Amino acid sequence: MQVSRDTKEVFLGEAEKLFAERGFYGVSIAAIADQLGLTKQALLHHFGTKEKLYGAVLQRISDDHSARLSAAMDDTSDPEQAFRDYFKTVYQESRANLPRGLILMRELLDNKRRADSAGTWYLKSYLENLTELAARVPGLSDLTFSRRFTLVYQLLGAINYFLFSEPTLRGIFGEDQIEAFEADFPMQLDALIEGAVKTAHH
Amino acid sequence: MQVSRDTKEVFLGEAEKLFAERGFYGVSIAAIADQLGLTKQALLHHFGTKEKLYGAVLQRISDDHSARLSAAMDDTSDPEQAFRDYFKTVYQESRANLPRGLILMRELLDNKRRADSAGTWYLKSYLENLTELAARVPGLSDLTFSRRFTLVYQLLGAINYFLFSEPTLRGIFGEDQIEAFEADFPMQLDALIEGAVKTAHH
DNA sequence: ATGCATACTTACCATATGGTAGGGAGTCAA
DNA sequence: TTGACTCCCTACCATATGGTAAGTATGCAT
Repeated sequence: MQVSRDTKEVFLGEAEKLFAERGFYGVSIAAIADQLGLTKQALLHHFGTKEKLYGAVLQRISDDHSARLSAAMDDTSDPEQAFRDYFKTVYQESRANLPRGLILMRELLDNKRRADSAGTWYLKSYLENLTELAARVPGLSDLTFSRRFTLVYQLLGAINYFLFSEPTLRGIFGEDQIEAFEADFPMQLDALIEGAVKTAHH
Repeated sequence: MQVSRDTKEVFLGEAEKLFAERGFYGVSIAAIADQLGLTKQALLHHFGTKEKLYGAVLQRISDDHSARLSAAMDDTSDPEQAFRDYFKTVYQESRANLPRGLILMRELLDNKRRADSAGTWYLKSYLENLTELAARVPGLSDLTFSRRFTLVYQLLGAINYFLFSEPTLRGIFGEDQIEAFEADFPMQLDALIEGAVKTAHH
């Protein structure tokens, strides 16, 4: 029981890493199992099918994100600050745990075929909550749901796109430039949000 | 000979679409060939291997972008307007030709294999030119190269991330909401840029 | 000790995959 | 007509894949 939970967790972690690197189709369950020195049947014992394993990986990530967001939403002191801080948190967390973001990104691209997968409705409430968080910000409260949503999504995109491009950008611009980019990114992001909040006023 | 070129082009087009939808591993060469009513051996006859076909697809996209890039930099009338218009153009162009953007996106994620591929050098000059375009904008001219770059990249991310998420968002929120999002996106994007330009002043 | 669930294993299988070998039909030049 | 070349096909193959079946070992509760 205890051992099982451990193994399952390790499986999830390894699967997360590999799915992030190569995508769903690029990884065989045998490859994942090999990583722990087990056979693919051990994996199937825990997860049933490859799809379910993938779903579990997705679910774990979704849960994590939702937890962090609801923490942000509990902060009712200063809505605008909470809003801005949240995106900073997203940046830092995603940066610290790139595979998870990569998987979500891939999921966004692949989702057509696996439309019923575990992550979708999670994603929905996540995005709705995030849009709700924006609604509390004085400058943004007047906007329609749709406008708020697009804004929120633009900010998510600004963050994620940069993070996932980082290895490529490193290859293009070199280590020194990348460090400068990384150093400037959070400030520039905050400026972007500040501008968005201010500009929306009218 | 002439017939061959045609077939090859059609192959490239179909491969582009499928690779965009399912990724490299998600598509079999047989599936691509089926789309034209040919066998996979016909495909292999033209391209040798699956990898080479994929490379050819990538190359074609790169060539196309490169060709269009030169024209984009020639508008010197009103820098800020040119800057803002350009992103609107990016949005519209990418929107009109989604598969290509999707493939490039996947390439960003699969940076391992692509490390030496055709697109990188083009991407570099493209991004440098774009950053240069930002430098002409009064409000942004004071920023360091690094700050301008991150800003530009944030805007690119805001656009692309949304575009590539569209199918997924459609699945989550339904057709009606999506239409509202699409209608609002350009305006919200312009607001975002406006805010960025204004805020950067100090 | 027995029964039973958990955590794996080996053995096996049907299918899909990328790729090779070689042939046939058509075109074109000599 | 012949020979070479292009385009595409059928036949075939080695390998990898997800998944099933059936077993073994271990711990745990009764």
